Amino acid sequence: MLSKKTKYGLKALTYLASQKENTPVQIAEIAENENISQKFLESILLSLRKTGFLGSKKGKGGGYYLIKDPKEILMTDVMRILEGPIAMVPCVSLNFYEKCDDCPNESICSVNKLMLKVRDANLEVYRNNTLADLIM
Amino acid sequence: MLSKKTKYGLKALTYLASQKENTPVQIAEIAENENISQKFLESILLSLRKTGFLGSKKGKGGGYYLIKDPKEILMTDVMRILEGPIAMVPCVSLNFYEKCDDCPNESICSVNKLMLKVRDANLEVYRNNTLADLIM
DNA sequence: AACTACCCCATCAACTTAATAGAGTAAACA
DNA sequence: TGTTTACTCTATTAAGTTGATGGGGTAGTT
Repeated sequence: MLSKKTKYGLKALTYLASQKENTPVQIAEIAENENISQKFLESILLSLRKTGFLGSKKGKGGGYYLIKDPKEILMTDVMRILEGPIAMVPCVSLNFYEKCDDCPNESICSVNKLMLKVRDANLEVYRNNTLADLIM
Repeated sequence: MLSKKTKYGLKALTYLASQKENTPVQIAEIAENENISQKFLESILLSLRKTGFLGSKKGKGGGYYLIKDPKEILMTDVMRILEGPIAMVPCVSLNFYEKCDDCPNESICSVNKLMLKVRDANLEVYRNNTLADLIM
């Protein structure tokens, strides 16, 4: 299941990318338009700023704005920041690899075998979609 | 993240499919060989029996066994039983559709748009893999 | 200097997961 | 017919995560 964090994050990014001018947009405006808890959205936008997707401006007329061109923002990167690993098990994760504690041998593990294919299918989608592709 | 329930269920199914003869295998044997909590595995196998994947035999020499040919057991069906919806959001789910409470219009929702593609990619994998494909 | 909006901390209820225990029931075999 | 074996069911529990909220502080703009 997709977390609300990711859902809200994607909606906020899309909202920002849909602006005609790339001027700062207030949290309150995004939250209201997208039906998001303002406080929760604050923390999400903050993490997107810290990871280099957004810039922020304080004071009157402040808010958040996109730093990069939406075409340059890959879903792989966004998903990893918001949702975490793309793989469904750590033993097939590219960026968050970990050995399964209960599995003695990955090379003969049926779960590993299936989840590798699932990971690749998901990566294919996320790599081929940018923020620009989400705008209606 | 893949739940342990699904992970254990897949391992148990694979274990059964790997047997030379399709005679009943005791829960304890599967649990020991696959490093699974026996009690937890019990409930998983029970649900797989109730949904028509496994048969069971009581008494001495009893246990669980596959009802169908591994080639006929699609991952789509197994995943839906064990893990639940394949879609990451209910509004793109084929078998568990639900409208998102916070989203006024699916047709202009960026999350919906992206998750449709993800769902299709995952379905493609699950539809093209059977239990037979997981055996090493 | 005042206002605005970002920023951070702590708290909290609700839910889910994974594991475990204990008792009950049905089938097989001597 | 009775005992063994193993499946079946209910209930409980600890731990972790999620999503939401409140309060207060800080920094930049006008």
